[in-house]
Amino acid sequence: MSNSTTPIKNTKTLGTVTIEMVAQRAGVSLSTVSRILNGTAVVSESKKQAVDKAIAELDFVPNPMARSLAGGRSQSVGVITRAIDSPFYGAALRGIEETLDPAGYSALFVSGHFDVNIEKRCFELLRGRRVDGIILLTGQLPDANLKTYAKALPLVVTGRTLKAKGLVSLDFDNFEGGRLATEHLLSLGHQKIAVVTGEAGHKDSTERLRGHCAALEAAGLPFDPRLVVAGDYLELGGVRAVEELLARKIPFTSLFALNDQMAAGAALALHRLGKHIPSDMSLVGFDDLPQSVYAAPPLTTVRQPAYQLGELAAQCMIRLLKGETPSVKAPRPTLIVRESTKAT
Amino acid sequence: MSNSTTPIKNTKTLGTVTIEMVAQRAGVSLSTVSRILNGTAVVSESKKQAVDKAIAELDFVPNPMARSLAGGRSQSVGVITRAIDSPFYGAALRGIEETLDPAGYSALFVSGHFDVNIEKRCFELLRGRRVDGIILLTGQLPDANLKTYAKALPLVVTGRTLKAKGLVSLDFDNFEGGRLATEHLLSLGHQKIAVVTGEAGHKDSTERLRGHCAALEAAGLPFDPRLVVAGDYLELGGVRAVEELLARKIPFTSLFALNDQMAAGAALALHRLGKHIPSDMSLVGFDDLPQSVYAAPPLTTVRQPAYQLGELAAQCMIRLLKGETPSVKAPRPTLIVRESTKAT
DNA sequence: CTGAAAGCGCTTACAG
DNA sequence: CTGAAAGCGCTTACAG
Repeated sequence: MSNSTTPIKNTKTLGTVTIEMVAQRAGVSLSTVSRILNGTAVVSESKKQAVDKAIAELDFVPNPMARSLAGGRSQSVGVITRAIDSPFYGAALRGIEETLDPAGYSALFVSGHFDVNIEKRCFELLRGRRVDGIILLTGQLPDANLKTYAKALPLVVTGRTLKAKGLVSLDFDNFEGGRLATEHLLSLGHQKIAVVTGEAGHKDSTERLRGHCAALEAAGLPFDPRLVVAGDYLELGGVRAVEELLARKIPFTSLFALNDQMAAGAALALHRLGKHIPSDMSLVGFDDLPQSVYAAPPLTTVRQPAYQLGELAAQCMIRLLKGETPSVKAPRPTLIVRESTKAT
Repeated sequence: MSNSTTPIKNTKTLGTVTIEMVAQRAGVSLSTVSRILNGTAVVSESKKQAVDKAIAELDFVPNPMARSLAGGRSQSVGVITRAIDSPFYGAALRGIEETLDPAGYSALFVSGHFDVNIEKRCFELLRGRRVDGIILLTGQLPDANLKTYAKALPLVVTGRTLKAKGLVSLDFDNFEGGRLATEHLLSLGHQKIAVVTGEAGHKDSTERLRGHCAALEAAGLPFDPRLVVAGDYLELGGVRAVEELLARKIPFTSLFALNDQMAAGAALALHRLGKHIPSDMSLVGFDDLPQSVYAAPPLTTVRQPAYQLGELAAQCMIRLLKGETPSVKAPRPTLIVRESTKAT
């Protein structure tokens, strides 16, 4: 044998091109290749070109695991959402993915199920995965926990206002959204406006309701608590709400569902009862889900720009990761008038 | 100074508990801890207990990066989907997440946008991230490419039938689904059935249409091509199809939309024209999207169990990763009769 | 501007 | 059953 002392490379490594091979081919040191890869130091143009050429020829792709282990960063950010298939947050996830990707970060999506304990487990899981930062989309975790987590790694949270180092919060003005919806109904001459709320204790819902009341008050109209029924943010809640409201026998000409899913349920219940929207009843939702444009009739609603929210959250994260202190203003609610509302 | 030669640990490492610290505390070697962690060898019970205790006391969590680098596995699997917020695949993603997680794998979701080039880029990205396997949900990539990829790492693909080593395919019987829908309409006495298809060249769509024709033929009824219009699998296609069909002035009493999104669009168009579903027109969809139960009226459709599909795909992947050769039968289509169809 | 070397935190033959 | 040691593929002080 010509060379019995040649060390036998681990078989796993076969076919894998490493930074060392690039260095050898380019005739420079391993460190130089690394520096060029990371733009971490000024390197002479000639070497840079040689390295770039070698990288291209070998079709070299850095191993992120090695990179993470050595550099202490994983180039990934954890995203805790209610559920990976949430109808509302879907667009937000896409917004996050599409802004993280060009920045060289991967998103790790996990479902928190809007449950404090599961969310805690998600944080542990993600920290175990060594993500560089975490985005929490409207979770249930108390502020105190969040502040603690923010000490360990960059955090951006939506759906609340919270100040702390290493943490940026992106709130949404649900109050204003609620106000907008009711103002619209009032402008159409509706005086008796029923409301289906979200889950009890859900801040978004109580804020939207406050906005509703504020609009009423501004118009000099009384708020009648018998016209509000507790929902669940799901379609079924909308169905039940209509039944309940009708059973109460208190007249109303319009219904404000505090989210689109409940509006869809309400539309179905009304449809079954032979009530025509908007001739017999005006209906307003909240969120502007993708499918709401194609509801029959298309739903008038308050738009919460989910995609943009995700985009913003990701941008904040990227800046936090750079050591900057981003200050952003969250997107504003806007009223989208379609065909489910009509003047009395 | 008492000990000027103590090596200074990398600052990154502060606060991180390593396998070495566990070993020291438990009074065993590093290798033993690793073996216990991985169940990779039989270890005496006493040592195992000591190690477990140390792990608990130190709150040790293995570093997945180091693990991957040393072990050659990343404990993650890439999932290429049309879009992270696809209404149909949402449930499939959840199914994948929920079965991968207990098996110790993380899912890396990326959007392929049903585009050959983007899907290729996704494969590169995921391989760059060193995923252990890839699940492709109904992509556009040709079979040949898939077979090539399967040589490099385990692959499970849905929406086609393909045999190759290291690859398992999970097809769905779209033909049967199409047959079921039309058979239902026929059983209600409908003879004139219009059809809105999906994007041209989309295999799912052509299969569903074939099923439709087969049902017609079995009933001894002619297939009238003037009753089919080309759609796009989006709501807008459903809207346009209704307009187009009506413009053709060929009578029909029912409409089979080859997916639920188009059915929603068709329902809207019919609603605007004052046509009542199902009194004036019966409507059948395909997929059974979550929101279809709450359409007004609730949509009769062919159910494609997305969650279960994701679950199965993930199970196959886990078995492939174990070196097994899973053989599975894909879930069957089922007809879900709701309120959008009615006897003539 | 550039190398040699240590180190990131694990896994896994190898040799008892 | 168990250790010592090499190695996974990088990054980053350290020293020119």
